[in-house]
Amino acid sequence: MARPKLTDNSKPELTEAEWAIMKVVWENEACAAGTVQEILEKSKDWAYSTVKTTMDRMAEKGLLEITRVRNLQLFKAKISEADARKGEFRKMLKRAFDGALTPMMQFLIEQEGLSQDEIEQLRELVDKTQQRKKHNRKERIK
Amino acid sequence: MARPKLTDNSKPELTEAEWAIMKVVWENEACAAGTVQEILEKSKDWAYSTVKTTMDRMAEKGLLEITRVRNLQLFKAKISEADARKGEFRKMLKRAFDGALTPMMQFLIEQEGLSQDEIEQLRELVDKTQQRKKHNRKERIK
DNA sequence: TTGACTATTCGACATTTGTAGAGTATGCTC
DNA sequence: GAGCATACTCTACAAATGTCGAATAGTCAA
Repeated sequence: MARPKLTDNSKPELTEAEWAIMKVVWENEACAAGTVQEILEKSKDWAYSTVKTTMDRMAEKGLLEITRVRNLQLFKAKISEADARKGEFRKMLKRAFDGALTPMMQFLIEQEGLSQDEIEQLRELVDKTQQRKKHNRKERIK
Repeated sequence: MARPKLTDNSKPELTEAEWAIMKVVWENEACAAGTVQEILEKSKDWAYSTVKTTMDRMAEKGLLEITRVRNLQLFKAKISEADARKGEFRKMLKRAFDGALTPMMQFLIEQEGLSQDEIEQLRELVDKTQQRKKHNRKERIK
């Protein structure tokens, strides 16, 4: 029942605590557990051993990688933030919208109550993307 | 450390198994555990007691409500699908995008590789919404 | 009333996640 | 070399989640 070690192409799933730690590691690539603990101290009231244990487990799962420098362990991320985001997003999409994007969008716009501003932003984003795609297509054809 | 019983206004968070069960309950409002188990049999290989135990726990959490009819228990959803979706969406947004919608959209469009079609759909959706919003505003002003 | 069925109740066990203290090793400073 | 501060290791424990089987109890037909 052990979770696959991310050797497959599936996107990772992080727990709440793992997200918090990952964010720090991404920002401070190759950092020690103590550093992470200190940085998180402001928001999380975690003991050093709590952070360390969690990070060790993350290394076991293949989320982090440990490098030794003398008597110090440095942690690096084994997965990118983009992949983690993708994983989180897909999990949500699968669970709550049967994996279908359009219904999710519909829901988002209708139920989540986007503000006029947010909708405007969204529209611009879509515009730009569409422009870019069309352009790319022409390039390819040319 | 017990999770709040949803008496507060927070959106619920469902686990994987809970989502599966919830979906069946929403579709067959007021149904017995056995029914749920049978329906899920195609996709999940769960014993009756597995389903029942999970549903009982869900009732304790306030996700389901039990009604007795003779020696039969009927379960009804205490939370709407919309709320569950909202909860799941927000959790994802908070974890992976610090709660900010626009970055998420950006990510979605750029990284998740929406197809031309999907973008077109999205644009239409945005258009309609914007139209509606403007219209509503006029109505209100009028 | 006795089966045959169904549904319910209970207790149980493994795994994952959150959380941390106690002990141990290592290296620096005086 | 003794003392201190760090960092690491190990072990532990509670709660949540996934999973069930065994024992019970209620219902209805023969």
